[in-house]
Amino acid sequence: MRVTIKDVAKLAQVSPSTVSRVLTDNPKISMATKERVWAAMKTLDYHPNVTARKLATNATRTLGLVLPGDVNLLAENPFFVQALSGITTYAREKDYYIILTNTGTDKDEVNALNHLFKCNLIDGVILTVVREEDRCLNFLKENNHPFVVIGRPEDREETLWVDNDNFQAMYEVVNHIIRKGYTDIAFIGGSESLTVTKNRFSGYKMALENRGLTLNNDLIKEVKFNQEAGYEVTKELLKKGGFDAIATTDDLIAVGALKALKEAGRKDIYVTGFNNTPIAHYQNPPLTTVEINADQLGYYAAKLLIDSLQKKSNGLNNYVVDAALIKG
Amino acid sequence: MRVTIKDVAKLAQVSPSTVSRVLTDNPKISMATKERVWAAMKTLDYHPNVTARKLATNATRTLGLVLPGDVNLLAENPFFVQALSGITTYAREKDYYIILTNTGTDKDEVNALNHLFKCNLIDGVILTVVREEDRCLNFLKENNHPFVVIGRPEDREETLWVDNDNFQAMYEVVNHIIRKGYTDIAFIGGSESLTVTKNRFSGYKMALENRGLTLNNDLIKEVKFNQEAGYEVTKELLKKGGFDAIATTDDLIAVGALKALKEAGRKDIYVTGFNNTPIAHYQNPPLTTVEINADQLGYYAAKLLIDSLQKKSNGLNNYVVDAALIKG
DNA sequence: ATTAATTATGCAAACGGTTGCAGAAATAAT
DNA sequence: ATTATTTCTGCAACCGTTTGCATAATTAAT
Repeated sequence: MRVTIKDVAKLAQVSPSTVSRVLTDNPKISMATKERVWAAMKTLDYHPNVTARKLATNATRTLGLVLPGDVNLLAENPFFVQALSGITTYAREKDYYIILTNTGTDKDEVNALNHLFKCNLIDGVILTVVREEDRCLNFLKENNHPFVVIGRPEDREETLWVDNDNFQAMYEVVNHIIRKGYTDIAFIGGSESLTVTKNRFSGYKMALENRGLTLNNDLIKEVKFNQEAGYEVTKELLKKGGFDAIATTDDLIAVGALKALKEAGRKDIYVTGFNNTPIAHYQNPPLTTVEINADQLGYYAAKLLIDSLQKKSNGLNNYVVDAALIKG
Repeated sequence: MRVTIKDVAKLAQVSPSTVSRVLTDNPKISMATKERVWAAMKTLDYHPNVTARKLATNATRTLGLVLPGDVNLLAENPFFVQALSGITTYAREKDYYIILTNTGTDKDEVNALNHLFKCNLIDGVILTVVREEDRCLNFLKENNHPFVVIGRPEDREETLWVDNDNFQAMYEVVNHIIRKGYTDIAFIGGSESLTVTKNRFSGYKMALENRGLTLNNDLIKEVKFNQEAGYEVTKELLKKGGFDAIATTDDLIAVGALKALKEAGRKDIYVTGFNNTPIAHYQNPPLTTVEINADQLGYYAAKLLIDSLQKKSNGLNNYVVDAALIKG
């Protein structure tokens, strides 16, 4: 039924071992037999059984990807799917496979990973969201499982990571706001425990300091990564007032903020987003935001991990992908 | 290093075969030994090697999913990621795995599938986009590879499929438009070769007929599934005029149309979308659209395929998932 | 108590590859 | 022509499961 290595061997009049060595392009095989074997493979339309190979080599050539269980988050924020696209692109270049799971709750995530590794389903994993004291991260470290994170981990020396320069990007955003003439700039960030939020906050802070503006703690808020949260917190901010612009760490939050401002008739307050989501363009006027090139983040994350698994690492343990300010 | 079935066997003082049978809950094993083996598995934290099992059983318990190569399409239309979410949810329930590829060009798609099947990487595949005379579909049929399609295939008897009742949904949309008092309703559909477009068009046609309105071929347009296309074609339509509403087959197209109308100062023309994407809500006023419950489509697609692979099919070869009119 | 029927377990081959080691074939050195 | 090298190929064990068949253990029947 299925064409196996033995069939090829028979046709090419060599042993299965030789065919195997031809497959892996072993230099010890003479050109003559290589060509004979290649011809046989071609006429039989032979495709090596990846499962058998996995078992023999104890390498799955597969990476795991754990998506957040929350569909809405996935649907609204193109980051994940863009990253996914970059990941699969590099994986395909290197003949690696991507296996996908989602999780109900956060707690499941460690279980899911444990299962994938223990059952020999994956060689490594790509984490798309990192928080401080991340359970997944700790689990992976403790068990010596290869992984790469998209986002900046605490321990930047030992782990593989890719990220934007979030500090720099937010620094530029806030500078842009200041150049536009605004001076009292509020900050609405996603969950504080996310490294990403911390870095963007630092950029915000630095920009203010460099321009001699003082930080006002009343104008600094932390919320969830969605529209409602942005809407609610902006309504709160409006009660106290004292700001003429808002820098947010996500377009969704920004859109929520805009809604609140519109309802309050405060078209004078300037708002910026982050992540260059499609919604940003549909605002009127379009939102100023930041393109983070999520597909490149995914691509380089896959590269870092796969190269390291193949011991073909070039020594770098991280890539910083350029972000671009998109003036709305 | 790795805990294998032999280690468990040794500890439980049985043979590896017995352990294997305990794993699959074979009724021939006595309760006493089952418990002994379970205990051993627990103390050793044993996880069966899925790769080895795949090789022995010649079943991968893995489904393939081929995503369109176009990142923007993926990012802007939440359909894919929602379907993906539904798919992984059911897969996880049944201990199935999902492996993902993307394609550069359409032509690659058959190659990608061929590779996945021939290399024994997957047992079946889920198609998310179906066109008439679909090459993938033909390839799968010819090679007798198990698959399910999201969308309505030509051959509805022999293949597994899930879909919304696109006819019915569009019928309701157009009825809704008519009830609002509009009478000259244009139709902008995505690519005609997509079955989805054909069905929605039929619903449009039927609604007009039932209300005694005549179909005007000048008002029927076919474009690509994106914003620009909607924008351009609407500008064209406006030149001729003769309509007071537009029914589109996708929110992206609708948003493009709205933009063109706005530029032309024609706020009087009513527009509807499809797919209930996030952008729909951010329109002002919100777009009337259709929620197609893509995650359920994914869930039932996975169910249909997995159940059939496991010979646990309930006889049905399709599910029709309810769509809901979202009045903007 | 012996045999028959039933139930529970083990043996060993198979799944389709990879790879260390040994040895054959080809080439180079004497 | 013989031996020493080098280059190429095959043998056989192994990766960690599953499963048909045989047999040991248990229970039922005589």
